[in-house]
Amino acid sequence: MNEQQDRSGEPIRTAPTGDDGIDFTIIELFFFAYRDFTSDPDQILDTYGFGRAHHRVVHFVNRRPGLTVAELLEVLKITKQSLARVLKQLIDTDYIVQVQGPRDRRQRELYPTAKGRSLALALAAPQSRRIARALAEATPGDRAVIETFLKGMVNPELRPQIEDGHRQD
Amino acid sequence: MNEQQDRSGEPIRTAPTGDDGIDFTIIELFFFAYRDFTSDPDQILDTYGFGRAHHRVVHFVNRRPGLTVAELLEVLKITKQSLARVLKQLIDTDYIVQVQGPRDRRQRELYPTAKGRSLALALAAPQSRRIARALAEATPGDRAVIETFLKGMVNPELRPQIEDGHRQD
DNA sequence: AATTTATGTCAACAAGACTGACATAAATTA
DNA sequence: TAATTTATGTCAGTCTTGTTGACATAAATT
Repeated sequence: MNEQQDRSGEPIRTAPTGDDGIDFTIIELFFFAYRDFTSDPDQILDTYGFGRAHHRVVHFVNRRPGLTVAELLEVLKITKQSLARVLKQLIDTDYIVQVQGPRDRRQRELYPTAKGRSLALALAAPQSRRIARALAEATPGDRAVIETFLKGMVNPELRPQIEDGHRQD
Repeated sequence: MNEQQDRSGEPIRTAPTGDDGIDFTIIELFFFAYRDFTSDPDQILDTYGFGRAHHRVVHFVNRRPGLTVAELLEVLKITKQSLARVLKQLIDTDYIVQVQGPRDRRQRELYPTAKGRSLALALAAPQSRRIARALAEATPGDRAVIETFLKGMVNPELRPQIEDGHRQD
C-alpha cells in the first residue's frame, strides 16, 4: 500500500516485473490446469442433467463408501442445505443409497449403487487420462514430486483427512 | 456401462480397488489443492465486496495490461454479459481503466490503475506464499517438473496463449 | 452506402453456494 | 425417567456467477 493513487486513475501500462516476488507463472498455470481438468467431467454430467456438485458427491461416496452425511459435509466444506439438493437427486435416481448407521441409528451411511460406482468411474476416467498424458514424459520420481507439491498446497489441518489411510479405523 | 443394475439399489460397500486404473490420488489432491489455493484471495475479496470473478479480471488485466475486452473474454472463456457486471464495478471503483484502442477505436484496452495493480498483488501474495511453502523442499529441477505437469494438464490448443511470451506481438 | 465488428446493455434464467429457522428421531446426560 | 444434545432433513430466501437472446451504437471494412 504505497505506490497508490496520487490523483490516480492513470493506466499502468507495464506488466508486473517479478521484482515483487510473486509466482505468477504457477498461479496462472494452476488456474488453467484446474479449469480444463474440470471441463472433462462437466461435459459428461451435462448429459445426465447433473452439475459439478453432483460430481463431488458421487466421487467421495465412491471413494469412501459408508461415510456419513456429517463426514461428507466435512470433506466438501459446504452446508447441509447445499448438499441436500444434490444428494436427494442422486438418491432418487439410484446412484447413491442411504443405510441407517449400525452403531448410531441417527446416522445415514452413504454408499454408491452399481450405477453410482459406474458413473464415478466414467467421470474420473477422462481426468485420469489427462493426468496420464501430463505425466507421459515424467519419471516415477517426478510423480512423487508432483504429489508432494499438491499435498503441500493443501491446508495443513486437512492433510490427515486426505491421506490414503483415511479408510482404516 | 456394464456391471450395472440387476435389480440394483444394492449398496456397494467396498472402495474402488485401483484395478480400474484410475488415478484417484492425484484427482483428489488436485481438488483439495485448488480449493485451498483459491480460499486465500477469497477472504481478501470479501472485505472489498468482490468475488472470484473480480479476482480473475483484475489478475489478467494486471498480467497483460492493455488487452482488449475481446481478448479478456477469450482468456477467461466467459460471455461478455458475465464479464460486463464485474468489469463495470471494477471500472466504477477505479481499479481498472479503459483506453480507446489506438489502431482500432472500437476497441477498449484495459489497464490497471495503481489501485488495481496493488489489489492484484495483494491477492496474489498469499497464493504465491502457499506455492513457495509447497516448494520449500523442492529443487529447481522439481519446479520444472511441476510446471511441465501443470502445463500438460491444460488443453493443448490453449497452451500458446499461456506461454510467458504472450505479450510480445 | 451497406455490412461487419467491437463493445455495451437489458432481461430472464440456472447452478450452487449461503443464512436462518424449525422438525424429528435417536443418543446422551442429569 | 426427563431434559438436552446430536444427526439429519426441510422450507424459504439471498447472492454470485455463469448462461441465452435481443437489441443499440460507433467505427472499420467492403
